[in-house]
Amino acid sequence: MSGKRSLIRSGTTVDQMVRAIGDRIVTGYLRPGEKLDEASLAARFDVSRTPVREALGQLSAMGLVERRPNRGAIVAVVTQEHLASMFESMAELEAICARFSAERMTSSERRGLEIEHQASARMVQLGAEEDYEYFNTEFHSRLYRGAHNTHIHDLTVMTRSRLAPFRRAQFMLPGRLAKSWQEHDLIVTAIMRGDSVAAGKAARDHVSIVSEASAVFATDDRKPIRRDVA
Amino acid sequence: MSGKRSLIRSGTTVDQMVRAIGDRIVTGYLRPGEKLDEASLAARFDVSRTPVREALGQLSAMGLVERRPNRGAIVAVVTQEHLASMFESMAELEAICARFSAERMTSSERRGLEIEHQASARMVQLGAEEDYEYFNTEFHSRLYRGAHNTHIHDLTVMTRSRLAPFRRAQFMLPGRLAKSWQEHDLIVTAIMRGDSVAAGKAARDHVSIVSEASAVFATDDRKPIRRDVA
DNA sequence: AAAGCAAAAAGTGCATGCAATTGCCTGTGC
DNA sequence: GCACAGGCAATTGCATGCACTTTTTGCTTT
Repeated sequence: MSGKRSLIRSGTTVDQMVRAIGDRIVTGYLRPGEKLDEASLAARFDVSRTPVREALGQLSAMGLVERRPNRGAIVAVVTQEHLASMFESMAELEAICARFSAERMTSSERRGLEIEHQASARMVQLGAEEDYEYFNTEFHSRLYRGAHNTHIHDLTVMTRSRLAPFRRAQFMLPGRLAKSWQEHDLIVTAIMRGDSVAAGKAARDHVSIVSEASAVFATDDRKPIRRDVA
Repeated sequence: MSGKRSLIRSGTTVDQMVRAIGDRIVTGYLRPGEKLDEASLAARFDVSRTPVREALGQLSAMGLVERRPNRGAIVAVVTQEHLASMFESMAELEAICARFSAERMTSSERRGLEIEHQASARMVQLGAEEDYEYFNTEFHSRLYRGAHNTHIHDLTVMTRSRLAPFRRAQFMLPGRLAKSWQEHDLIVTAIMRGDSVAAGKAARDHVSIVSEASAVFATDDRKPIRRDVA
């Protein structure tokens, strides 16, 4: 390789590219529909086209990019319908995680969830959206891990990343923070009681509400597609 | 490219390789743990190493192969624990599909399911395992499609392929055919009634039973790993 | 001026080559 | 006889080059 690939994490070059490009898609820095030019990406990250190509292939297998033979790759475009199907799936997956968590979390996991959840209440009072988002992510991760099922965990995390670009703006909605916390509270309470049915239902409702909030932004996001690569 | 890559389906070479290698893994022709040598695979399919590498990358992203940097790729080895988690996930996913199917299938989809299901009864009488397996696959596919949720459909199909190597031998168990049919019957009946709760439960139970049957073979499969590539 | 066509430009797909890493094998010291 | 170091063969990882496909551009024709 010619230069140094600074500031990116370790692993093989291909792995780094998968993460680098994947992050930019998930965080919305690369917009759905945006063209992913192999040469430009290679130049941008100072590697040859080969690892870029492999990375695009893997991202395509993950559903983050779309590849038309001989016609290049673009950031995956999701239709309203597919978006809805992903949110619905997400609700079901979270419901499963919550249900299993209520049944299977160890007492230390339960304690951790409760503590973290209470800590996040402070972020709500402060209206610290950025910080709350951190706690929110952590909260859901705990739920996924608490299900003690690696495959469900993987499916859920995967679906969540694909939805990420459409969920980011949700906390801009006024009062969303407090509402989210209350919904989390329902889930936590049910899990602490070991009430799997209630936990599942609360988690499903939680996602459904997020879904509705996000749908607004999904439609709005349709307009701007162009932007410099990476 | 040097020669002709006969009898494989169309698409780019990489796609063909993904399917070719993926099929061999899913059908159990390549066993978990088996080493996937890039050069050998390239020679076997008469292509260069590049498309093989890309294919392995994608299969790795799908979870069908494992890749250790600089140490080559092997067919993904699943632990008993992970296998159990996949079966459990499968049960939940099928339950969701059945539940949604009960609520959403069009009348023509319901009719199709019923007809196909009745047709498969004949295979049971004849003890035609191969043929029944075809109907079985078709039955489940109808369930996944009937959910009218593309993402759940994708997740389910994906999970099902990863489980395929462990499910193949199940119908060898005596009386399994008839039992499977009866379980299908419960699902169909519930769907025809539009009883989503019953459909979900029946589907979950169905997978659980298959899971138990397969677990036996999973452990037995542990011994032989070596076999000629492709 | 619009439509059609052809040639060029751009970009993807694959093959090949070389550097780098790993695992094995041999040889030496204890 | 065993452990470890060094070197060698095998294999992976990446870069580069060329062929083929698609898209664009500029000209011709109506």
